[in-house]
Amino acid sequence: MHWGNLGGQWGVNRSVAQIHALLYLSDKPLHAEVIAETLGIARSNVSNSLKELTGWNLIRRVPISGDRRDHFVAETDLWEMVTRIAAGRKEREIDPAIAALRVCAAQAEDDPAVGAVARRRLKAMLDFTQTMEGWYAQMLHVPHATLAKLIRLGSRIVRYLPVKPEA
Amino acid sequence: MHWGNLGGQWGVNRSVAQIHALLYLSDKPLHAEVIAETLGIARSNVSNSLKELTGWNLIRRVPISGDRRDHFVAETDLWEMVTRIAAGRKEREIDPAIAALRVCAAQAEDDPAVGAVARRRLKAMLDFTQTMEGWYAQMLHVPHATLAKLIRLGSRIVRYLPVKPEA
DNA sequence: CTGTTATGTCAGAAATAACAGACGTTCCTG
DNA sequence: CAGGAACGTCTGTTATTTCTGACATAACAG
Repeated sequence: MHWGNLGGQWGVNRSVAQIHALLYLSDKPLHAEVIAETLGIARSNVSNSLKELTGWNLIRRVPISGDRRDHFVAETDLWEMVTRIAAGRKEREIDPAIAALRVCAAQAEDDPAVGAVARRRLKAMLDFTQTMEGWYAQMLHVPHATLAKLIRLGSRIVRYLPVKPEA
Repeated sequence: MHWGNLGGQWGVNRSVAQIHALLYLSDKPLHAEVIAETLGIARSNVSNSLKELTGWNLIRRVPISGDRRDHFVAETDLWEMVTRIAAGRKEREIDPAIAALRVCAAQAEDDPAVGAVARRRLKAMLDFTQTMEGWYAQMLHVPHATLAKLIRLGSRIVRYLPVKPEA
């Protein structure tokens, strides 16, 4: 239930988040009808939600021999889970946003009606976003175990920095 | 406009995001009425949105001498901006979620009706979340300039780590 | 081929969120 | 103290999202 509500605040609808939570906690693959009655929502809703979760790569179909129904399991590795969510959000939202920002910044460059300050801020935003995007792209290729170590290091990471790297 | 739409997908309503964008690009403090007519929305809506943005610490009131109206400016340092957004989201959403998760995990511990797998997964989720929370808390105290260096390093950071840090 | 079971699709109902306009309050001015 | 200006709040309306139930399609069994 909590997972469902939380989802709502992040632009994921409640049913989708609830189904995800249910599958995450389930020790065996579930099919649509069981999910629908467990959560008390319509099967059609489950069907659509499962499709969305599949689109995010957070669940996958598993065949159960002797049962025609589609069964689903959730990815249970949490690092993998956040990686996939991040990948989805980036692709659907961040990338188009950067593209739009690039267009804005370029147009502002030529438009005398746009003040110097606005131009500068657009540029700053674009630079920042692109820096973050680059960081993300690189971190994506770091193995999860290494990432976990980095995270656990916390701010002690700073100690290992070369002194004043490239000023 | 783009900023506004993007906001919608992240649980921030359009007006709020649009006003934020407008203030971010403006070179001078603006008051409610100017914002309302610029964006074509009702002043009451602007009033509420300004309150919300203030609650997130993304804008602040600045007094203009000889003018009774409240004028607002946005935080323009992008590092500061993301820090504040992160702080707000954590406080309002992540912290309650962790609290709920803790309760769930604790109850599951004593409840024989909860399977071993579900118990284990709840525990894993809680551990993961707490690890991330700890990391966030530490990173919060790292100066922006240092953070920026870390980000620009990207995955090259791995090179500087002591080999196999604490296994 | 026919009946059965599962899944997908769609239109409209229900719920929720966003918004505008009216009203009330406060604060300032003369 | 009266008048005016800015701001906040509240209520009803509009728009959007979410969800459901009915129907359509596909896969399979006998």
